[in-house]
Amino acid sequence: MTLLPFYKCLADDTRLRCLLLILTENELCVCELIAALEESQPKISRHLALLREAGILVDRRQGQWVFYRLNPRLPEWATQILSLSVNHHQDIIAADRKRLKKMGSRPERKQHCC
Amino acid sequence: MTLLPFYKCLADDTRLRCLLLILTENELCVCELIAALEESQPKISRHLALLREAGILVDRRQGQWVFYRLNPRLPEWATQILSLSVNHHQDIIAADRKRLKKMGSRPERKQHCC
DNA sequence: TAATAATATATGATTTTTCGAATATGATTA
DNA sequence: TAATCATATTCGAAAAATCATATATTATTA
Repeated sequence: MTLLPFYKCLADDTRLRCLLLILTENELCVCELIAALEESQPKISRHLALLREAGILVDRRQGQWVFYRLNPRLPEWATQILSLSVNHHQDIIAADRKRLKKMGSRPERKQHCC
Repeated sequence: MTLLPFYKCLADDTRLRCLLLILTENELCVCELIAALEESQPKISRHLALLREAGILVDRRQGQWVFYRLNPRLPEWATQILSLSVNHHQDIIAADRKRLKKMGSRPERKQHCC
């Protein structure tokens, strides 16, 4: 993970809000992000793919849903930068979090076995 | 200072190297950055202007030279993110620092009075 | 197996960013 | 004051990033 691609990932409004939301909620599926950000499905999906390809997020499929969370193998410096961001800028995702809370029929998280 | 414009500033190779160089050298003038990065004068000047307009850098004129340094009023979170970047990514500016050291006739810094 | 729901991808258009080249400004020196 | 050095700005072109729309894929359900 090098610095420039990392910052390029953070330099887009949609990606930044997805990231901050996922960091505060731990794990979110695509449809939840669509509802929270009020953006189109292909738009959200494409930006999540970029974040995954950059190594910042990882995904897991659970039935028809795909959940995204922070890559646990992210280097320390990257994790710290993301923590600083999310801790000092909750205002950016305040409206998104409200919409997420209001969203009906959110998919259940099933624990992975073992 | 909001998060998205801050990250947009860091999401360009020229600006990122200028920033990391200035952070490690404390203060640099335009001609030193031109020599270190081996880029054109208008290119360096324009990127420095963007960093200044974003509030990340401040400049001071000393005779014919203009020196750039980190804005001392930068919020804590921004300073911490920049520190993490420069501490873990010296490799990005290794070649630039070599060229800077080899540069002849670097302008003298005069202390501001008081 | 047909229909549906969630997600991913391809494509061409649009917007944003970056660039080089030319020129302008500001300070110093002859 | 003319010449020079360092820096800034303007502007149209080129490159990069983003977007909406249409379509494909994958899993579930009827």
